[in-house]
Amino acid sequence: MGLREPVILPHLQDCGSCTIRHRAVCARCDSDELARLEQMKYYRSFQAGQTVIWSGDRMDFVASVVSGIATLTQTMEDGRRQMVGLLLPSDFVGRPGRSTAAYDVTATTDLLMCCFRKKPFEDLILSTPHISQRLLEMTLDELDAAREWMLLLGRKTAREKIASLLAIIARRDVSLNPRRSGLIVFDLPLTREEMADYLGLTLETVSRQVSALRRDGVISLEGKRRVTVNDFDRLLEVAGDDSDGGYPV
Amino acid sequence: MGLREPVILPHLQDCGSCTIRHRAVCARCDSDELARLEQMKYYRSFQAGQTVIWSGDRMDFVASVVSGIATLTQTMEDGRRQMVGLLLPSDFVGRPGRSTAAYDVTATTDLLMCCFRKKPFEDLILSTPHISQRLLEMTLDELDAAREWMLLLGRKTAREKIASLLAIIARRDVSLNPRRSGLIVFDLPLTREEMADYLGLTLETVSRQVSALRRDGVISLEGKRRVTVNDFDRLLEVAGDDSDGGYPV
DNA sequence: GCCCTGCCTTGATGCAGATCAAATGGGAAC
DNA sequence: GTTCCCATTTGATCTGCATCAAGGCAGGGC
Repeated sequence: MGLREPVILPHLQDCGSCTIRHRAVCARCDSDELARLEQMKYYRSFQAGQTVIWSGDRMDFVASVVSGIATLTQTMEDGRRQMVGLLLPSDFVGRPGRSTAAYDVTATTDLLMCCFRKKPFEDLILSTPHISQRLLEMTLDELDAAREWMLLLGRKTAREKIASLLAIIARRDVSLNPRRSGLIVFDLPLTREEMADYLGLTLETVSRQVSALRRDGVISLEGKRRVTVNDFDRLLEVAGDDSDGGYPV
Repeated sequence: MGLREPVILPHLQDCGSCTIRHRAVCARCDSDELARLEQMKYYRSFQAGQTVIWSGDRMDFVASVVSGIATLTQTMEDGRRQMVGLLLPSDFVGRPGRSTAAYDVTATTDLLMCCFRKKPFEDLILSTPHISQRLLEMTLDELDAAREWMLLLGRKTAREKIASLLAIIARRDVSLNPRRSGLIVFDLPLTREEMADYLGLTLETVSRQVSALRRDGVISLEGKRRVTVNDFDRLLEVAGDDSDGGYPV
């Protein structure tokens, strides 16, 4: 599906430090590499709504999300916007070998990022193949997610789009906070407009289709943001996904 | 734009052999690695229309396109189809670390692929960091292309979509066959239906919009497939692209 | 020459979602 | 409490593209 399932390594919660180590390096730990990463890292924090970087700006760092949510969006001259990625904790942003940002990166919640200046990071990549292999895996996951999203954008109906997005968020939420009960409850991390930008819809259509899913009993709403998924299989069915709805690994 | 500009290395034409060396290895050549790749490669050819592999099938090889064009498509149970990638000569297909195909791969023209069994290829990657670095670059390019295509699918009109596709093909054609004259002429490598599957449209809409661009003088047609771009800047303008329409590198 | 087949074009109509517009409601500041 | 603000909902209408339905046309087999 469009949003990749974050790979939450089991020891993530135990480590208050920068998560890039877990995603990019820890899998094949080496204390020397870790030390070098540790040494060059620095933190940046942003408030909800703040822009991290504008498309086209010089970008002399790479980073990973420690906490909060950021979005990648593209904008046409006339203002039409399309979100092309959602950055969750442990996700990586920035492109070794490119010096300008290709997308607007915006904090949708308060955001903490762990950054590395690009040049030394690139040097580290050159000398430690583990890291580029890890980055390759992550990038391939993102590519799969982007292609899954292309199917959604090109061929799904508004109702299917909404159900797909809810299913993704629900699944991610379950993996982050394993359930006691059978019901899945979560807070939408996006406004209706942000959902629209992600799904290639207008905010009015998003609102209408969310209401329709509520009327049909697929979900329940508490306030505008808190969603209860009454029947996850039904949600997947509405989303038009394959039986498992899962992400091939 | 959606289709990445193929990186045509200058010596590509001079080498009749498998192109993966140029994309994945040659940039930082090492005769030993080349010899190992050379040793394990084998060729497979397909006729136009043939399916290379179905989504979900076991895929025990990776490959690069030597000649011809292949497509990556996803299909929903009810038959809705979305093309998510177009493979041109020198493009790579297959995913180290995954054992099943994620998409249908189909030859749209006669196709020759240079294949490597997955296991030994993965072993080679582990021992030669150059290759995973090269694969990372290629994958990042594909990711950018996929995200550009998300903007097209989510926010562009039918007319803009057609113009965008024509602009991409035209630009690729220019880079492959440098022009003598100012006019760009090429044969469409896709049927109307394939264009529709790529653009998230129906084939009727594709046909109508191509005709409209012809009526408006943006392009000329000779038969159904041969296209002349009368004014490339005008085409880019219709496509709704940024001034250069180019691909950030 | 003929017909057949696949691809493409063109026309008529319908509808999902966009657009325009107004109302609702909840939270924060006071 | 009241007011303001802004996200959201809801309603009315419009429209771009899909859908349904006929042709047209070029190439290949005979």
